[in-house]
Amino acid sequence: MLNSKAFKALAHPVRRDILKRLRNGRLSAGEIAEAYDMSKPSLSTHFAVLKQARLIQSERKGNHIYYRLNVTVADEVVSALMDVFGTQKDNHKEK
Amino acid sequence: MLNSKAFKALAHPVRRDILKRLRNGRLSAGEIAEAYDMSKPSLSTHFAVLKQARLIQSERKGNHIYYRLNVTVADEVVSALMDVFGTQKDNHKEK
DNA sequence: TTGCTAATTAGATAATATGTTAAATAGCAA
DNA sequence: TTGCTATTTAACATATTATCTAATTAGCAA
Repeated sequence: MLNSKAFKALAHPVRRDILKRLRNGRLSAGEIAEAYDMSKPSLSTHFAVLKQARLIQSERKGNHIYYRLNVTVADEVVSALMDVFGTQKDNHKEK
Repeated sequence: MLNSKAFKALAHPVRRDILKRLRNGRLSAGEIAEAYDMSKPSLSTHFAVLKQARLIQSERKGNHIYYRLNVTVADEVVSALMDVFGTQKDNHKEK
């Protein structure tokens, strides 16, 4: 299942936090790493997990690598979770 | 965080599947176990993980133990996930 | 090329998760 | 009590995940 990796990726609090930081646009690996008291290779591993799950996408610009949220997959995962719980899905995009 | 355990619990496909089975009402441990090609102790461990995450609740009735979805926590987790992704939240309960 | 910065990959290790079989617990009924 | 059923807990093996330091790759500029 496509979503199986995504759910695993979401299991780690640091990875969920990284995704939150990407809600408002792209950030470089370094910009993200600054926020954590953790080695860069460890963060890099988290990026790789998120990328494998297709929750984020990367783009190199010079010698920075920018990450951004993959909104399409994010929406799919929300839907999948709602399906797990049988949550009522709502068509409106309001408020 | 309360939801951290829930996200971890959701990382395993069997556990997500168990939750789906509970969407339409309670089931006994044995009824659930029938559906999987896995030992009962393994399933029991999965129940324990879901219970610790408060995603399910249990109730003994005779010598059966019934599990049911904790809808309140399920809703909280959906909201938490939407928060992670910055998903637009919708107030309507329609369709 | 050399040097600098940004980031990843490699390799080791510790911690956590998953699954098994065997044993224990709990309820019910003869 | 004894025996039967349902389920969990214990003990343990193995697989996966998380983290670190050290090494490597990639881009850019003098």
